[in-house]
Amino acid sequence: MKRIKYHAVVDSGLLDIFQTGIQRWYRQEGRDLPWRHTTDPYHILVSEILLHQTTVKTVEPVYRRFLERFPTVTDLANASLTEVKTITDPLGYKIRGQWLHQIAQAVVSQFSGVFPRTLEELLSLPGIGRYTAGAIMSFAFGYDAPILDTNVNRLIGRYFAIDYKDSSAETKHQLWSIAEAIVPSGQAREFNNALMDMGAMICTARKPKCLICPVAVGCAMLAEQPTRAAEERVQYRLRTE
DNA sequence: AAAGCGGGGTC
DNA sequence: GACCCAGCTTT
Repeated sequence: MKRIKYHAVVDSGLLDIFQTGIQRWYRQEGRDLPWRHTTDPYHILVSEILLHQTTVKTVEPVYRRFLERFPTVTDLANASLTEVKTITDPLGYKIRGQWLHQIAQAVVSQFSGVFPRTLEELLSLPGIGRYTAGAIMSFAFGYDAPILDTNVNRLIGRYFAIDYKDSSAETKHQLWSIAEAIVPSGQAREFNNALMDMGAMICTARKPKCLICPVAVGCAMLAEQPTRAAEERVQYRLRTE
């Protein structure tokens, strides 16, 4: 079965500015966060689920508490749902405690305690969508997998002149396609972290800090002719797979 | 495509 | 009071 899809081809000059600027900035200004000291997929999973629509500052203490109480995926699988929820419910979106519990039990029973290493398998687990699957693939396993969270969505949308608030399938596909196209080979772990820090610290939702932005020179938001910018920045070409 | 889930923070 | 936060599932 042959499927036809479009994939993004980004202007090489703009891509170089973007990748180089962001990586250099990240090595200097990037945040030091607890889940960046590990590549354990279980730890990455816990951090990502807790971070759904929840600020880093709020999650940090809960993340530490959670892993202190449930150090391994087996510990979590054997725990009671009630105790799990005691830790996670105060964050809101209370279904997340159940998701983590179910995922842990699935990893133990269906995957023999070995964390799945493919997007397809990860996506089959409750509470793991396209973003979280990409995060585990890149942060835990180091694969060249793209991510698109609210930070990256906004950053890429602004830089490449895409209406990132539009929820249509076409727009979402374009943004994912760009997120995939810009990952530097073999460097997804660092690059994806850099993208999120840029979105969280520079390209913020309100009052973005364009004056100190390392990629402002290439950004469509600051371009002189924004209406023409889009088609000159990214092309979409057919791909058969 | 849009609603629902949610506590906590900012402006 | 409106908007935002390392999203996902259901309708």
